[in-house]
Amino acid sequence: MSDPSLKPRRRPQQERSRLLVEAILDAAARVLEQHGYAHATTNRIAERAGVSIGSLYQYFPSKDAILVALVERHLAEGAAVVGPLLAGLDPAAPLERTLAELTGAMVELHRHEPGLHRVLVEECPRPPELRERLDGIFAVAVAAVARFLDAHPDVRLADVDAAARLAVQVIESVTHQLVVHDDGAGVDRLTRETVRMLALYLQAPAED
Amino acid sequence: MSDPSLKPRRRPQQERSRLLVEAILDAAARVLEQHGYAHATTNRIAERAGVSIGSLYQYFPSKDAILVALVERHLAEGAAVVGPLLAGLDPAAPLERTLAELTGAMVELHRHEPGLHRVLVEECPRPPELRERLDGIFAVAVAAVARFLDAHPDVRLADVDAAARLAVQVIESVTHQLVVHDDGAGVDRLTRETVRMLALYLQAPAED
Amino acid sequence: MSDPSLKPRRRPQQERSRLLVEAILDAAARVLEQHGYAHATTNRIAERAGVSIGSLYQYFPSKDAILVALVERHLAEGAAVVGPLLAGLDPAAPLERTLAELTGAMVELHRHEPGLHRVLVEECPRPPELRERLDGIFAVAVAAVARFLDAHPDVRLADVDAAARLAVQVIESVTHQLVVHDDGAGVDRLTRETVRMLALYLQAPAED
Amino acid sequence: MSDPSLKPRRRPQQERSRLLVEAILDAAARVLEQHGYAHATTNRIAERAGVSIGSLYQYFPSKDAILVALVERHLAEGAAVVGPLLAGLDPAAPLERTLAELTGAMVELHRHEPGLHRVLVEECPRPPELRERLDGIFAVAVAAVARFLDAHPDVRLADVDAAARLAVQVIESVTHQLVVHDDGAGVDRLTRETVRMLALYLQAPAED
DNA sequence: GATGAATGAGTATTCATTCAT
DNA sequence: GATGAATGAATACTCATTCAT
Repeated sequence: MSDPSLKPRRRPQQERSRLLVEAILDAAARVLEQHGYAHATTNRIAERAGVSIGSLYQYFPSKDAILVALVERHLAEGAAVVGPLLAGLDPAAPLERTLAELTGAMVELHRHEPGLHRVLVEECPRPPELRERLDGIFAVAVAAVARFLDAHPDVRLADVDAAARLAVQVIESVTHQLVVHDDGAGVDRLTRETVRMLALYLQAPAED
Repeated sequence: MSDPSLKPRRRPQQERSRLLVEAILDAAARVLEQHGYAHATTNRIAERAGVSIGSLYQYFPSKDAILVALVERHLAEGAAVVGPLLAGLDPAAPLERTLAELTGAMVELHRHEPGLHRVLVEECPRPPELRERLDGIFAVAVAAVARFLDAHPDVRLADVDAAARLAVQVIESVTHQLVVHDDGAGVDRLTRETVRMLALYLQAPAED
Repeated sequence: MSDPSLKPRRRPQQERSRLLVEAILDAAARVLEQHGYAHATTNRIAERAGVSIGSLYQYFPSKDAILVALVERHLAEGAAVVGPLLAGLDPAAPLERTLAELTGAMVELHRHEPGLHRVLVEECPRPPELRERLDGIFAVAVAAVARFLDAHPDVRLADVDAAARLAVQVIESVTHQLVVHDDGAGVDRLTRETVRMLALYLQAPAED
Repeated sequence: MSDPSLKPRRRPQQERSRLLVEAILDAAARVLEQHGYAHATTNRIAERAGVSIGSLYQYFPSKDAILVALVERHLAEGAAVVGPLLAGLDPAAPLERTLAELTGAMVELHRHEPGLHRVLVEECPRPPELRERLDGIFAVAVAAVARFLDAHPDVRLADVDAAARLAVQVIESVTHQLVVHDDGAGVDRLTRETVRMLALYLQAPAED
């Protein structure tokens, strides 16, 4: 029951098409960054991509479909980096190092194109479909972290699920916040403190 | 040099006017919640408020001015609750209790109108003015918390400023996240864990 | 279950509005006549009506809605002329005179704006709604004529219903044909012959 | 001075080409029937024909050229059936039988693909060229019928030309009407009555 | 000849904002 | 002050047609 006007029109299977789609998404990213969602017109995006407006609509049935695809691409990039990390979470490794890796990866992921991310996060309409997608990813990450914590010898938490959820959310929120308030200097300091905080919390002796 | 088109046109000094402004803001809240920012038209808001579009523009010079006023109202509510708490932070009080109070107050604040807050947080363009305003409030809160931590006997942090910033941000982000993903049951659990995490972190022995 | 995008948006109850709607319909008629359906753009119609495009859309939700309204107006004019005639069909009156009156009225009705009628008849999409409306009018006319024939002393037809249907259709088709092929000269001659033909047919002695 | 963009681009002399043209016309017929003229896009027609849009334009220089060709095909079918009938009109034959043959042939011709004919008759723009073509055919038919009536012993009309024109038009209009309002049962009855009416009219004693 | 990706002029429609009443 | 009809710039999107492969 997903809105067909948000799905890409044709799977770009040929190399040529894939390049076109990429060009459109790149252009969309830059136009969004510059003009904000409201003034990011489809014609402007097409022009920026060096593509006719007609071609744009050959691949995307609507403006919002471009947006969704852009977010999807961002998510895919994220999955490519964080996915393996989550899959390879090793309970034998020191907790703090693992946390540092996860957090570092996330921060790295958002360091490029902070302006775009701001627009994506703050201004773009989120069709329910996209919202579910985001929630799904969140849930997957929480599950992986929970499993990891469960198996980790240094972790003695009463409520592992809540802890996992909190950890994932803290990492995500700190990451986004850093993007938006990119006062440069603070990034490393804040990243380090975040990791320390999570490590302390997750390794704390169980409450009695 | 603040944009005049974002300020309410007249201080509603007369009772009647104040009611009108409230009615418009209430209507805007409900329309935003239902239709999202992009489809929240001024005409719809006026209609919902039982006010002519002309009257609406008597009080608000632009659509975004309504948005800003709505956020301001939310901030004012927050300031009324959290402001005194921040002003009265007592280094003699147990750290965890203080954190619980702050977090609890924030959660309480967002429990009403979660749908509205989602739109406000996720979809609404933030005019620079509003962004500064939000940043300002954030800075004030961070400063107050930093002062509190500095004076608190149980706190032995190397980087109090970073810690304060992290603490404030975690509270804010958890709060908003809870609002957006209101799966009811988890709220209390997650709130408690958040407080515990912060307490552990802030009271941790200094690194050497 | 009628398509809302084809109905006028607001009943023009105030004099001012009625004039506006009339102006738009007049403009639409002239633009259709000049440019044909395909090139009759809403902007052109609005401009011709001396009205902003926004105002046009305040009264008509879509281009086709204007078209439908135009046809409706034509039908209303027709009803105003032919309706009383049908209602007042007098079986005591000479058959041929009655037929002449009906045919004459129809011809008269189409003599103005033949160009418009050509476009309306030949080029315009007919939403099912409009088609039903036309069929309904046709049926009403047939019923009235059938009643008239039934009661007329000079009529001795075996199949009055078929005859009525044929008569109405012949009058309508001749009328439209005359409009389209307006070679001027022929109109009166053809009208007269049509009446004669129908009179002969309807008054013919019954078949045995 | 006929518009070159309305003529088929190449006489399909090769078998393969002729099949392609036929396939396109068949597809056009079905698409027109389903979607109406306005929404019958060339791409849809090509797709339905199992032909690339490029190939379609190899045979037809424009969308309207397809339409014209489609009507031409219909006219050719008609000419094949009605042409011989008109050519062989025999003044020695009973008038009513001749009329029945003509009418019957026309009805038969339109019984297939009524939906297509509706669109063709009601919604399709008629380029001047096509209009002339239709008028020409009409004129030829009228001339043949006039000659026939002139020579027929039972016909004593004062204005044979007007009568011929009326007769041809009545047959054509009844035919089309029957197609559009195909309530099945009525077809035969109405056909018979039409023939009877025309016979009575054409054989009527001259007015003095 | 066939293909179908690419083109881009052209159009319907929306919605923030104004202003005559 | 209140009203809501009028405004029109701005924009998403279509579809007949071309042309490189």
